[in-house]
Amino acid sequence: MAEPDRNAAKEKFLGFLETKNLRITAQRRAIVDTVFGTDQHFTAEQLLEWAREKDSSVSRATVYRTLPLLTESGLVHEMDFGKDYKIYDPNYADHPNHNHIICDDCDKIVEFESDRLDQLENEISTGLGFKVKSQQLRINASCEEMKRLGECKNKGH
Amino acid sequence: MAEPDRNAAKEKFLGFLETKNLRITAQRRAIVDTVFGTDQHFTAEQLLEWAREKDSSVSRATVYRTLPLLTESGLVHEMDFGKDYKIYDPNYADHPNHNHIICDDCDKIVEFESDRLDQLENEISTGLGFKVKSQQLRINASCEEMKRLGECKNKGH
DNA sequence: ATTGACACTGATACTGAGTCTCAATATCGT
DNA sequence: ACGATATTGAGACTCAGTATCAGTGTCAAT
Repeated sequence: MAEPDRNAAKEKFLGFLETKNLRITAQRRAIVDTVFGTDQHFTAEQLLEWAREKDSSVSRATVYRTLPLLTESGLVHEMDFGKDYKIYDPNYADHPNHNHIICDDCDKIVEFESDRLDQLENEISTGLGFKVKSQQLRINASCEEMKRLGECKNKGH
Repeated sequence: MAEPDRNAAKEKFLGFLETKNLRITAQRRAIVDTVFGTDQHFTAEQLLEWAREKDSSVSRATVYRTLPLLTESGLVHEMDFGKDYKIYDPNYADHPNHNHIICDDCDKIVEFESDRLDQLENEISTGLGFKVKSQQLRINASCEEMKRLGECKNKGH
């Protein structure tokens, strides 16, 4: 089910490169195949490792050079959770306005969408004289506390 | 008007140190006086510079060691806007649930509070099985676009 | 006031994510 | 095939933040 979307995203990105007069190289192919071959969030370093399994010649520099292109294309989303590395979401085009809850106890990241939230954010921003370009709501939470209360709805951690 | 709150915050922090059996040193005084002597957001490096004006012996290490104490006390708020440095807000106790809009054009940071937003966030988190510990909504926006439309309500930039 | 346990200090070495440089190489329209 | 130029890997570099360590300051008990 994820496969067709992934391939579509890959094709879109190759088209994006073309419109910018950028070239499709073996290393970029390895990186792009990796990115759109997973549903998982990943770090730059993880991407390097995975891409090297497909093409061992891929360098750290090329990964860091390709990542901004991926985010610029709108197909991958860059996120910053206050750690000292960034996290990338290859599934962005499918759910462009999602937010995250990070559990401080187990590091699990749960995504959610809320039209009411999006609407409220737009309302507030416009009221303050800004035009929203992107928004990122990060909720740091505890599932331990809910587990203690026997109310945790998150299985598997 | 800001002065009394600042002094109260300073006293609270000194009390916090005491309860943790931590000592009140000349360097910490300089740092604390600096932090609660401004309303501005600041970076660790700025704090070092300012504190050194009060006590030139303050070292970078001590600033970085004191900052976690300040945030742990709940009087200062650490924020990460996706830049490669963190930003601290010394005025946290006065408005603990505020959010930020960052203008991508002029780097201006505008704070805002919204009970409706807080309530919605709690609702969603609880529904997903988490207990909210902190939340941070970052909206990246453009005031240029609003200025172009003649609708920008932010004076001074 | 002296003692002593230990919290605290500055200097500095270090870490680790991300960036920059540069000479060599690959791509792709012609 | 050619050639303009985008791209490459290696490794030096940057910079915020952390760790180490020997020396110093604080404060409660004496």
